[in-house]
Amino acid sequence: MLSQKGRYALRALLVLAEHGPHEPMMISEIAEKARVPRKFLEQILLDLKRRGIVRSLRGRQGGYMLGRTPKEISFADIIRQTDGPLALSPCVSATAYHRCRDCTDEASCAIRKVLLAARDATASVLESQTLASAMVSSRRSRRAA
Amino acid sequence: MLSQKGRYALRALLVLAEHGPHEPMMISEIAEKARVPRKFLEQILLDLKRRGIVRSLRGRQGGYMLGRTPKEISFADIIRQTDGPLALSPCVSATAYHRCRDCTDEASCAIRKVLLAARDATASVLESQTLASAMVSSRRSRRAA
DNA sequence: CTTAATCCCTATTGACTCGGTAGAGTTTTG
DNA sequence: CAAAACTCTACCGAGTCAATAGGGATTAAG
Repeated sequence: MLSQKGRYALRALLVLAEHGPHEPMMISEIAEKARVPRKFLEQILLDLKRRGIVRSLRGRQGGYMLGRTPKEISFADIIRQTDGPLALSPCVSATAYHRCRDCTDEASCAIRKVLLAARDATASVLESQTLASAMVSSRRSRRAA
Repeated sequence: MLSQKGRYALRALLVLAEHGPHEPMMISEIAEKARVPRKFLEQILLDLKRRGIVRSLRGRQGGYMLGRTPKEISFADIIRQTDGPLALSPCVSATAYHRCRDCTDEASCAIRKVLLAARDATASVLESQTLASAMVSSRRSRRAA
């Protein structure tokens, strides 16, 4: 399961993407539109900024904007930052690989083979879906309603 | 990421499966072979028993055995029991569905669509892989070594 | 029928994480 | 300089994780 922080991040970034990638938007406005507690959102955005997913402008007239185009920000990027690796075990993680503490033979581990297949399946979905593709899909739904 | 408990459960069940599905095996023997702390394993097995994944015999000469054939115990069954739903959000869980607390319109939620695709991808791997298929794969590796 | 071996169950523990709040500091603009 | 905005660190209560502990219940054997 995603953490609450992860869900908040996804919502906030979608709000930023809809707003237009290059105008800064104030934390309080993002918080309101994405329905995220204001001070908690501050921390989340700060985190996303360290990874280049968003950029900020300080001082009066400041705010946040996306750090890349919506097409270049995948769900995997976001979730990895807020909730850690997609993999079910460190030994099959692409971004945070390390041997399991008590593993005796990684190459022959039957469990690892399955978890690797699971990771690949999950990652192929989450890496292909981006803020841009999600925007299209939500616009389509709104038009249908 | 899987919890330590989840990894222990997978290892213990694989040990049970290799041992032969119908002879009972003592907790301490399973603990040793699967390299799991004995008392912690007790709790794990008790849990798995409540879900019918294993069965037990009490008293002297007692022990644990699989509750179904290895072919009928999938990785998804095990992981769901030890670590909860496979889904990244309750609103896309097959086994523990409930609406997100702060969701306004589930049908049009762009995030949900992506998480649903991710869940389906993960589940299709973990539901198709079983103790039986893992045993075959680990035997193959041992032969190759 | 007693005893030893085994599983069954609940409580406790220390470390850590989660979700959130608080408040002072820094930077920019009017 | 003052107001408005982001930045950073600390803190908090509740819960989870990974065990450990220690009886209780059940069964087989002698």
